Amino acid sequence: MAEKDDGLGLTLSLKCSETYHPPPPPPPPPTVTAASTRFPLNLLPSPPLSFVQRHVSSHLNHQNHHQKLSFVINQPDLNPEPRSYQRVIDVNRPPASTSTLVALTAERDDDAFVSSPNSTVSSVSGKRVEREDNEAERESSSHGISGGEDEDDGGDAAAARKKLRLSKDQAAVLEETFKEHNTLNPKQKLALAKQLDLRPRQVEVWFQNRRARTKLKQTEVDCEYLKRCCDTLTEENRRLQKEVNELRALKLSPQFYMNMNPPTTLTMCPQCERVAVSSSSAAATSSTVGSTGLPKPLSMPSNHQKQNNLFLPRASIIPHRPVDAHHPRW
DNA sequence: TCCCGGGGAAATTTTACCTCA
DNA sequence: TATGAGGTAAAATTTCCCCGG
Repeated sequence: MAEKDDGLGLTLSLKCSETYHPPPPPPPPPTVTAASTRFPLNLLPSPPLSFVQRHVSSHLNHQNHHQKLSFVINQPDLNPEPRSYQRVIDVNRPPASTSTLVALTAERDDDAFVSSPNSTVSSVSGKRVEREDNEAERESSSHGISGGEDEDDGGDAAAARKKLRLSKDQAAVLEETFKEHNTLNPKQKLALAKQLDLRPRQVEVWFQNRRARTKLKQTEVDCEYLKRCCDTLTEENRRLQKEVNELRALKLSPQFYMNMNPPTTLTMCPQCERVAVSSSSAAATSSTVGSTGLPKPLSMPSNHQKQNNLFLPRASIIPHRPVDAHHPRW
Protein backbone atom coordinates (compact mmCIF):
# COMPACT_ATOMS: atom_id res chain seq x y z
CA MET A 1 0.00 0.00 0.00
CA ALA A 2 2.73 2.38 0.96
CA GLU A 3 6.42 1.85 0.92
CA LYS A 4 8.97 4.29 2.08
CA ASP A 5 12.68 4.15 2.51
CA ASP A 6 13.72 6.91 4.81
CA GLY A 7 17.45 6.33 4.62
CA LEU A 8 17.53 4.47 7.88
CA GLY A 9 17.08 1.24 6.12
CA LEU A 10 13.51 1.14 7.24
CA THR A 11 10.86 0.16 4.84
CA LEU A 12 7.31 0.88 5.70
CA SER A 13 5.06 -1.57 4.07
CA LEU A 14 1.42 -1.33 4.83
CA LYS A 15 -0.56 -4.03 3.29
CA CYS A 16 -3.98 -5.26 4.17
CA SER A 17 -3.69 -8.80 5.33
CA GLU A 18 -6.41 -9.75 2.96
CA THR A 19 -6.75 -9.10 -0.67
CA TYR A 20 -10.06 -7.62 -1.59
CA HIS A 21 -11.70 -9.76 -4.17
CA PRO A 22 -14.24 -8.18 -6.42
CA PRO A 23 -17.68 -9.35 -5.53
CA PRO A 24 -18.62 -12.59 -7.23
CA PRO A 25 -22.20 -13.25 -8.14
CA PRO A 26 -24.24 -13.45 -4.97
CA PRO A 27 -23.93 -17.03 -3.86
CA PRO A 28 -26.51 -19.01 -1.99
CA PRO A 29 -27.37 -19.00 0.84
CA PRO A 30 -28.74 -15.60 0.15
CA THR A 31 -29.34 -14.40 3.66
CA VAL A 32 -26.67 -12.01 4.79
CA THR A 33 -24.89 -13.00 7.89
CA ALA A 34 -21.49 -12.31 9.28
CA ALA A 35 -20.55 -15.80 8.29
CA SER A 36 -21.62 -15.26 4.73
CA THR A 37 -19.57 -12.19 4.24
CA ARG A 38 -16.40 -12.59 2.27
CA PHE A 39 -14.37 -10.95 4.97
CA PRO A 40 -13.26 -12.26 8.32
CA LEU A 41 -14.88 -9.67 10.48
CA ASN A 42 -13.61 -11.31 13.61
CA LEU A 43 -10.06 -10.46 12.63
CA LEU A 44 -10.76 -6.81 12.75
CA PRO A 45 -10.94 -4.38 15.58
CA SER A 46 -14.19 -2.82 16.48
CA PRO A 47 -13.92 0.82 15.64
CA PRO A 48 -16.54 3.34 16.57
CA LEU A 49 -19.69 3.41 14.54
CA SER A 50 -18.84 4.43 11.05
CA PHE A 51 -20.98 6.22 8.59
CA VAL A 52 -21.98 2.99 6.99
CA GLN A 53 -22.82 1.46 10.32
CA ARG A 54 -24.87 4.44 11.31
CA HIS A 55 -26.60 4.34 8.00
CA VAL A 56 -27.41 0.67 8.23
CA SER A 57 -28.44 1.00 11.83
CA SER A 58 -30.69 3.82 10.96
CA HIS A 59 -32.25 1.74 8.25
CA LEU A 60 -32.74 -1.20 10.48
CA ASN A 61 -34.16 0.88 13.28
CA HIS A 62 -36.56 2.41 10.90
CA GLN A 63 -37.64 -0.96 9.75
CA ASN A 64 -38.41 -1.88 13.31
CA HIS A 65 -40.90 0.90 13.37
CA HIS A 66 -42.50 -0.45 10.30
CA GLN A 67 -42.59 -3.95 11.67
CA LYS A 68 -42.06 -5.18 8.21
CA LEU A 69 -40.55 -8.38 7.12
CA SER A 70 -36.94 -7.73 6.50
CA PHE A 71 -33.62 -9.34 6.99
CA VAL A 72 -31.03 -8.28 9.46
CA ILE A 73 -27.42 -9.20 9.49
CA ASN A 74 -26.75 -11.93 12.01
CA GLN A 75 -30.40 -12.38 12.51
CA PRO A 76 -31.65 -15.19 10.34
CA ASP A 77 -34.89 -15.47 12.18
CA LEU A 78 -37.22 -13.24 10.33
CA ASN A 79 -39.97 -13.29 12.84
CA PRO A 80 -38.14 -13.28 16.10
CA GLU A 81 -40.79 -11.94 18.37
CA PRO A 82 -44.35 -13.13 18.51
CA ARG A 83 -46.70 -10.66 16.96
CA SER A 84 -49.70 -9.49 18.82
CA TYR A 85 -51.76 -8.38 15.93
CA GLN A 86 -55.33 -9.42 16.11
CA ARG A 87 -56.04 -10.32 12.57
CA VAL A 88 -54.28 -10.54 9.30
CA ILE A 89 -56.00 -9.56 6.16
CA ASP A 90 -54.94 -11.55 3.18
CA VAL A 91 -54.28 -8.88 0.65
CA ASN A 92 -54.76 -11.31 -2.15
CA ARG A 93 -58.22 -12.29 -1.14
CA PRO A 94 -60.62 -9.61 -2.21
CA PRO A 95 -63.45 -8.70 0.08
CA ALA A 96 -66.80 -9.99 -0.93
CA SER A 97 -67.91 -6.59 -2.05
CA THR A 98 -65.16 -6.45 -4.62
CA SER A 99 -66.21 -9.49 -6.50
CA THR A 100 -67.34 -7.34 -9.34
CA LEU A 101 -63.88 -6.01 -9.82
CA VAL A 102 -62.45 -9.48 -9.65
CA ALA A 103 -64.79 -10.49 -12.36
CA LEU A 104 -63.60 -7.60 -14.44
CA THR A 105 -59.94 -8.26 -13.92
CA ALA A 106 -60.28 -11.98 -14.35
CA GLU A 107 -60.40 -11.45 -18.07
CA ARG A 108 -56.77 -10.51 -18.11
CA ASP A 109 -53.99 -12.88 -18.76
CA ASP A 110 -52.18 -14.30 -15.81
CA ASP A 111 -49.57 -11.65 -15.27
CA ALA A 112 -51.82 -8.74 -15.85
CA PHE A 113 -54.41 -10.09 -13.54
CA VAL A 114 -54.72 -8.36 -10.24
CA SER A 115 -55.25 -10.86 -7.55
CA SER A 116 -56.81 -8.38 -5.21
CA PRO A 117 -57.78 -4.77 -5.13
CA ASN A 118 -57.43 -4.78 -1.40
CA SER A 119 -54.35 -2.92 -0.35
CA THR A 120 -54.50 -3.40 3.36
CA VAL A 121 -51.48 -4.63 5.16
CA SER A 122 -50.82 -7.28 7.66
CA SER A 123 -50.44 -5.29 10.77
CA VAL A 124 -48.83 -5.63 14.14
CA SER A 125 -50.04 -2.60 15.98
CA GLY A 126 -53.48 -1.85 17.17
CA LYS A 127 -53.30 1.39 15.35
CA ARG A 128 -52.73 -0.36 12.14
CA VAL A 129 -55.36 -2.92 12.84
CA GLU A 130 -57.78 -0.08 13.03
CA ARG A 131 -56.53 1.24 9.78
CA GLU A 132 -57.08 -2.13 8.24
CA ASP A 133 -60.67 -2.06 9.23
CA ASN A 134 -61.15 1.39 7.90
CA GLU A 135 -59.31 0.73 4.73
CA ALA A 136 -61.12 -2.48 4.11
CA GLU A 137 -64.32 -0.60 4.25
CA ARG A 138 -62.99 2.21 2.16
CA GLU A 139 -61.66 -0.18 -0.41
CA SER A 140 -64.81 -2.17 -0.63
CA SER A 141 -66.84 0.94 -1.18
CA SER A 142 -64.52 2.73 -3.52
CA HIS A 143 -64.03 -0.21 -5.82
CA GLY A 144 -67.66 -0.99 -6.21
CA ILE A 145 -69.11 -0.49 -9.64
CA SER A 146 -71.96 1.38 -8.07
CA GLY A 147 -69.46 4.03 -7.22
CA GLY A 148 -69.86 5.22 -10.77
CA GLU A 149 -66.24 6.20 -11.41
CA ASP A 150 -65.43 7.46 -14.83
CA GLU A 151 -62.38 5.26 -14.88
CA ASP A 152 -63.86 2.31 -16.61
CA ASP A 153 -60.70 1.35 -18.40
CA GLY A 154 -58.43 3.52 -16.40
CA GLY A 155 -59.87 2.07 -13.26
CA ASP A 156 -58.78 -1.36 -14.32
CA ALA A 157 -55.35 -0.12 -15.07
CA ALA A 158 -55.21 1.67 -11.75
CA ALA A 159 -56.34 -1.44 -9.99
CA ALA A 160 -53.77 -3.47 -11.82
CA ARG A 161 -51.18 -0.99 -10.74
CA LYS A 162 -52.38 -1.00 -7.18
CA LYS A 163 -49.66 -2.27 -5.00
CA LEU A 164 -50.43 -5.09 -2.68
CA ARG A 165 -48.73 -5.84 0.54
CA LEU A 166 -48.02 -9.46 1.00
CA SER A 167 -49.29 -11.02 4.14
CA LYS A 168 -46.90 -12.14 6.82
CA ASP A 169 -47.55 -15.74 6.03
CA GLN A 170 -46.92 -15.23 2.36
CA ALA A 171 -43.73 -13.35 3.03
CA ALA A 172 -42.56 -16.00 5.46
CA VAL A 173 -43.08 -18.76 2.91
CA LEU A 174 -41.28 -16.71 0.29
CA GLU A 175 -38.40 -16.14 2.67
CA GLU A 176 -38.14 -19.81 3.44
CA THR A 177 -38.14 -20.65 -0.23
CA PHE A 178 -35.57 -17.98 -0.88
CA LYS A 179 -33.29 -19.46 1.75
CA GLU A 180 -33.34 -22.73 -0.11
CA HIS A 181 -32.74 -21.23 -3.53
CA ASN A 182 -32.66 -17.60 -4.46
CA THR A 183 -33.86 -18.20 -7.96
CA LEU A 184 -36.86 -20.08 -9.18
CA ASN A 185 -37.40 -22.06 -12.30
CA PRO A 186 -40.79 -21.64 -13.97
CA LYS A 187 -42.15 -24.78 -12.40
CA GLN A 188 -41.18 -23.70 -8.90
CA LYS A 189 -42.54 -20.27 -9.56
CA LEU A 190 -45.91 -21.59 -10.60
CA ALA A 191 -46.08 -23.97 -7.69
CA LEU A 192 -45.18 -21.28 -5.22
CA ALA A 193 -47.63 -18.86 -6.75
CA LYS A 194 -50.35 -21.44 -6.49
CA GLN A 195 -49.44 -22.27 -2.94
CA LEU A 196 -49.50 -18.64 -1.87
CA ASP A 197 -52.45 -17.65 -4.01
CA LEU A 198 -50.32 -15.12 -5.82
CA ARG A 199 -49.66 -14.45 -9.43
CA PRO A 200 -46.47 -15.99 -10.78
CA ARG A 201 -45.38 -12.52 -11.71
CA GLN A 202 -45.69 -11.44 -8.10
CA VAL A 203 -43.52 -14.31 -6.97
CA GLU A 204 -41.00 -13.48 -9.64
CA VAL A 205 -40.92 -9.82 -8.67
CA TRP A 206 -40.59 -10.68 -5.03
CA PHE A 207 -37.57 -12.84 -5.73
CA GLN A 208 -36.01 -10.17 -7.89
CA ASN A 209 -36.43 -7.55 -5.24
CA ARG A 210 -35.25 -9.95 -2.58
CA ARG A 211 -32.06 -10.66 -4.50
CA ALA A 212 -31.54 -6.96 -4.90
CA ARG A 213 -31.95 -6.40 -1.17
CA THR A 214 -29.57 -9.22 -0.41
CA LYS A 215 -26.98 -7.78 -2.68
CA LEU A 216 -27.43 -4.35 -1.20
CA LYS A 217 -26.95 -5.69 2.29
CA GLN A 218 -23.90 -7.62 1.21
CA THR A 219 -22.50 -4.48 -0.30
CA GLU A 220 -23.06 -2.64 2.93
CA VAL A 221 -21.32 -5.37 4.87
CA ASP A 222 -18.40 -5.32 2.45
CA CYS A 223 -18.20 -1.58 2.67
CA GLU A 224 -18.14 -1.73 6.41
CA TYR A 225 -15.39 -4.29 6.40
CA LEU A 226 -13.27 -2.23 4.04
CA LYS A 227 -13.76 0.82 6.15
CA ARG A 228 -12.62 -1.02 9.22
CA CYS A 229 -9.66 -2.31 7.28
CA CYS A 230 -8.83 1.21 6.25
CA ASP A 231 -9.11 2.43 9.82
CA THR A 232 -6.80 -0.29 11.04
CA LEU A 233 -4.23 0.48 8.40
CA THR A 234 -4.44 4.19 9.06
CA GLU A 235 -3.78 3.59 12.70
CA GLU A 236 -0.88 1.30 11.88
CA ASN A 237 0.52 3.84 9.49
CA ARG A 238 0.28 6.53 12.13
CA ARG A 239 2.11 4.35 14.60
CA LEU A 240 4.87 3.50 12.17
CA GLN A 241 5.29 7.10 11.12
CA LYS A 242 5.72 8.02 14.73
CA GLU A 243 8.31 5.32 15.10
CA VAL A 244 10.15 6.58 12.04
CA ASN A 245 10.21 10.10 13.40
CA GLU A 246 11.58 8.87 16.67
CA LEU A 247 14.30 6.99 14.89
CA ARG A 248 15.13 10.01 12.77
CA ALA A 249 15.45 12.15 15.86
CA LEU A 250 17.59 9.48 17.35
CA LYS A 251 19.89 9.47 14.38
CA LEU A 252 20.41 13.23 14.53
CA SER A 253 20.93 13.30 18.26
CA PRO A 254 24.52 13.95 19.46
CA GLN A 255 24.00 11.43 22.16
CA PHE A 256 23.50 8.94 19.42
CA TYR A 257 27.19 9.15 18.60
CA MET A 258 28.24 9.39 22.22
CA ASN A 259 26.54 6.16 22.94
CA MET A 260 27.99 4.54 19.88
CA ASN A 261 28.09 0.85 20.09
CA PRO A 262 31.37 -1.01 20.17
CA PRO A 263 32.23 -2.24 16.71
CA THR A 264 31.89 -5.88 17.51
CA THR A 265 28.21 -6.05 18.31
CA LEU A 266 26.51 -9.14 17.08
CA THR A 267 23.42 -8.74 14.98
CA MET A 268 21.26 -11.30 13.38
CA CYS A 269 19.44 -11.05 10.11
CA PRO A 270 15.80 -11.95 10.69
CA GLN A 271 15.55 -13.51 7.28
CA CYS A 272 18.48 -15.88 7.14
CA GLU A 273 19.16 -15.77 10.86
CA ARG A 274 22.84 -15.39 10.22
CA VAL A 275 24.78 -13.61 12.88
CA ALA A 276 27.18 -11.04 11.63
CA VAL A 277 29.42 -8.30 12.85
CA SER A 278 27.46 -5.17 12.31
CA SER A 279 28.70 -1.71 11.67
CA SER A 280 28.23 0.87 14.36
CA SER A 281 25.45 2.61 12.51
CA ALA A 282 23.53 -0.57 12.00
CA ALA A 283 23.91 -1.44 15.62
CA ALA A 284 22.84 2.02 16.59
CA THR A 285 19.82 1.72 14.38
CA SER A 286 18.78 -1.31 16.30
CA SER A 287 19.09 0.40 19.61
CA THR A 288 15.99 0.83 21.63
CA VAL A 289 14.39 4.12 22.27
CA GLY A 290 13.32 5.07 25.71
CA SER A 291 10.26 6.98 26.61
CA THR A 292 12.30 10.17 26.41
CA GLY A 293 13.24 9.52 22.86
CA LEU A 294 16.85 9.12 23.78
CA PRO A 295 18.77 5.97 23.09
CA LYS A 296 19.63 3.62 25.82
CA PRO A 297 23.34 2.88 26.07
CA LEU A 298 24.24 -0.41 24.58
CA SER A 299 26.00 -2.78 26.84
CA MET A 300 28.63 -5.29 26.02
CA PRO A 301 27.59 -8.90 26.33
CA SER A 302 28.57 -10.57 29.49
CA ASN A 303 30.63 -13.69 29.47
CA HIS A 304 27.59 -15.63 30.46
CA GLN A 305 25.69 -14.27 27.58
CA LYS A 306 28.49 -14.98 25.19
CA GLN A 307 28.95 -18.51 26.39
CA ASN A 308 25.30 -19.34 26.25
CA ASN A 309 24.72 -17.52 23.00
CA LEU A 310 22.08 -15.39 24.66
CA PHE A 311 23.27 -12.11 23.39
CA LEU A 312 21.49 -11.34 20.23
CA PRO A 313 21.33 -7.60 20.50
CA ARG A 314 17.99 -6.51 19.24
CA ALA A 315 18.25 -8.45 16.08
CA SER A 316 14.51 -8.80 16.21
CA ILE A 317 13.98 -5.17 15.36
CA ILE A 318 16.36 -5.10 12.45
CA PRO A 319 14.01 -3.97 9.73
CA HIS A 320 12.89 -6.31 7.11
CA ARG A 321 14.48 -5.67 3.77
CA PRO A 322 13.52 -6.88 0.35
CA VAL A 323 15.27 -10.03 -0.72
CA ASP A 324 17.12 -8.34 -3.54
CA ALA A 325 18.43 -5.77 -1.12
CA HIS A 326 19.46 -8.41 1.34
CA HIS A 327 22.65 -7.77 3.24
CA PRO A 328 23.65 -4.66 1.34
CA ARG A 329 26.74 -4.20 3.33
CA TRP A 330 27.43 -7.71 4.52
C1' DT B 1 -23.54 -15.25 -37.73
C1' DC B 2 -27.85 -13.28 -36.79
C1' DC B 3 -32.23 -13.42 -34.58
C1' DC B 4 -35.31 -14.21 -30.85
C1' DG B 5 -37.21 -15.15 -26.45
C1' DG B 6 -36.49 -15.85 -21.56
C1' DG B 7 -34.57 -14.46 -17.42
C1' DG B 8 -31.78 -11.72 -14.23
C1' DA B 9 -29.72 -7.24 -12.73
C1' DA B 10 -30.05 -2.54 -12.18
C1' DA B 11 -32.50 1.59 -12.10
C1' DT B 12 -36.61 3.76 -11.43
C1' DT B 13 -41.40 4.60 -10.22
C1' DT B 14 -45.35 3.91 -7.44
C1' DT B 15 -47.70 2.88 -3.32
C1' DA B 16 -48.45 2.28 1.57
C1' DC B 17 -47.35 3.60 5.89
C1' DC B 18 -44.92 5.85 9.66
C1' DT B 19 -43.19 9.88 12.36
C1' DC B 20 -43.37 14.41 13.58
C1' DA B 21 -44.31 19.19 13.66
C1' DT C 1 -57.07 15.56 17.65
C1' DA C 2 -56.55 16.15 12.78
C1' DT C 3 -53.54 16.99 9.04
C1' DG C 4 -49.94 17.44 5.82
C1' DA C 5 -44.96 17.06 4.82
C1' DG C 6 -41.14 14.25 4.70
C1' DG C 7 -39.02 9.89 4.79
C1' DT C 8 -38.71 4.88 4.12
C1' DA C 9 -39.57 0.08 2.66
C1' DA C 10 -41.60 -2.74 -0.42
C1' DA C 11 -44.08 -3.83 -4.69
C1' DA C 12 -44.03 -3.13 -9.38
C1' DT C 13 -42.27 -1.46 -13.85
C1' DT C 14 -38.82 -0.40 -17.27
C1' DT C 15 -34.59 -0.98 -19.49
C1' DC C 16 -30.53 -3.30 -20.52
C1' DC C 17 -27.72 -7.27 -20.97
C1' DC C 18 -26.57 -12.12 -21.34
C1' DC C 19 -27.29 -16.68 -22.92
C1' DG C 20 -29.11 -20.68 -25.12
C1' DG C 21 -31.73 -22.45 -28.99
